[in-house]
Amino acid sequence: MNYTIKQLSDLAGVSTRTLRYYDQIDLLKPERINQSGYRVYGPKQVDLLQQILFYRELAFSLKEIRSLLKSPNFNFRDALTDHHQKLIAKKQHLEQLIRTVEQTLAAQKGAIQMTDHEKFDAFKKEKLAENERKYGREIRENYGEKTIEKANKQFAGLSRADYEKTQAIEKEMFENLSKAMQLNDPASAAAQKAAALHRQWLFFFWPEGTYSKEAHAGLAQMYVDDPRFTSYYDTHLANGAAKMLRDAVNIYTQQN
Amino acid sequence: MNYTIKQLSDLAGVSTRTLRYYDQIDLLKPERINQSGYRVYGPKQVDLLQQILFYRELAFSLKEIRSLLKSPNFNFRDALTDHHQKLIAKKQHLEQLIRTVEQTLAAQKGAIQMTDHEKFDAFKKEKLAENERKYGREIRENYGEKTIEKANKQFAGLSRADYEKTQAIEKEMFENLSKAMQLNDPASAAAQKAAALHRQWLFFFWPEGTYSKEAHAGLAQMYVDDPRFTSYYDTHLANGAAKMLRDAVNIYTQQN
DNA sequence: CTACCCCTTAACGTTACGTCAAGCTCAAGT
DNA sequence: ACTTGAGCTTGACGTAACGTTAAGGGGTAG
Repeated sequence: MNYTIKQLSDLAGVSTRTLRYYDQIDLLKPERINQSGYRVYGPKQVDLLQQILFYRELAFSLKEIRSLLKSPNFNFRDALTDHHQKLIAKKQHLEQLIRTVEQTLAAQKGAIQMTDHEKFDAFKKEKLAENERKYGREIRENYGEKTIEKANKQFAGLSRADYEKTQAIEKEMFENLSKAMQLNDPASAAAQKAAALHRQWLFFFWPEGTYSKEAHAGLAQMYVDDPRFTSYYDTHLANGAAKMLRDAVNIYTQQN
Repeated sequence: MNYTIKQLSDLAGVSTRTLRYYDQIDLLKPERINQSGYRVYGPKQVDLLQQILFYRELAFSLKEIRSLLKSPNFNFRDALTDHHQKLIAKKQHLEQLIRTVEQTLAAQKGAIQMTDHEKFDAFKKEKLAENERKYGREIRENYGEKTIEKANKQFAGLSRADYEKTQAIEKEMFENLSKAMQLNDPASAAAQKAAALHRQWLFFFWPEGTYSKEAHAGLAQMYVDDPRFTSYYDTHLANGAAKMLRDAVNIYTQQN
């Protein structure tokens, strides 16, 4: 039995474009081309297409399918196992994403309930005062009066949306830092992510143009040297959190 | 503070290509272009980029991000909720895929243990005989002696890999049929999937060129009319399975 | 003055097709 | 025989989000 492209496409439930594409990429060539230039498919091609669609269902890429079908010693099981790993990895990534979105959503909801504008303003001011109390002197010493004034102004000027972003960033940073501490590796992906998030976080609080790799690394060192900083990080996670962050930031600023 | 493209890219941890691309698609334009044609970014752009990257982390598409940031009444919560739904759907799809792969893998493993070539041959012959016993007469009546002979020959000629494929297809078909029965809807996606898989399955057993929508629908009717067919499907799933398959195939053949 | 780094635009490559567009072929009805 | 309409062909653009050359101008430090 021979089929035209349309007949085969109807049979298999794919578009003619798909069949032409498969021809083009050497995945499924027609048996022959007739005098009018029409593609003619035979039973072998029907079988092959069947197999192709089977693999496609399993979300193999066409390139992978081509390899599988063309290599004479196609190792179905290894390919499947490998494929399985990839799918699992994808799923885990998706789950992480979903968690992050849910957290952001939860933070958002909490904020919405806090409709009282005054409350929010007060909260910001409180944070600012706290910040001032805690780190004011250090920052002042390092960057001077003007810088700290500008920083305070910037924090006071944060919109509610921005404020929530800082919270989300800080939260994610803590999560990555936590993972890094389990791995006990400041060069791990999680640790580096934490360092990157920490930088992002700083951008919200440092006056424009203040950021530099040196300042970042310096601040991280301060986290270890000053017990007030240290305790902030260590009590939020576990002992050694400040050190881990410092080490991660050191690697981060050297590499980027 | 102003930044060149490289400075901003270092600051934010993205490539310069990315920034040029964002310029190109109107997502993030530089503050101005200087005399030499260089892009110059200011603090506003730094903030914007920060936001863009925040959304990007959550796997929003750039198009969505643009909408979010450009629309004055950007509803962050609705967007997040919507986005959350999509991610969940994706995850469920992935999970289904993973299950299918695992089943195929399991079937594959079972087959591998059956290394005895004779055994496999015997098994095929047994199936063939069973098939012959069960449905021989009906198929003979409908399609004639030659057809049934060719069908038997085709089944006997199945490679082990092909045989395993038929098993996998049949299994997946049963799963979809099961879901369709829970929904009690022969037009549902699951039911139509089952019908499509059933067609795929037939291609392995029917002689070349035998398939037609009419034959397919006819066979499905036979599944209901003949108690031996009916029991095969009903005992593998639940009472009414044969009817569900028939209805699904009817809709399927009419629509495709 | 010359390295050398940074900047620009242009354009191809990636994945798996969908969607025209222009033009040739085939089967059927008048 | 001729027309019509369906089916076939190749070619080429569009999609997402950049990575990667390539060719050529700008800026600065030795």
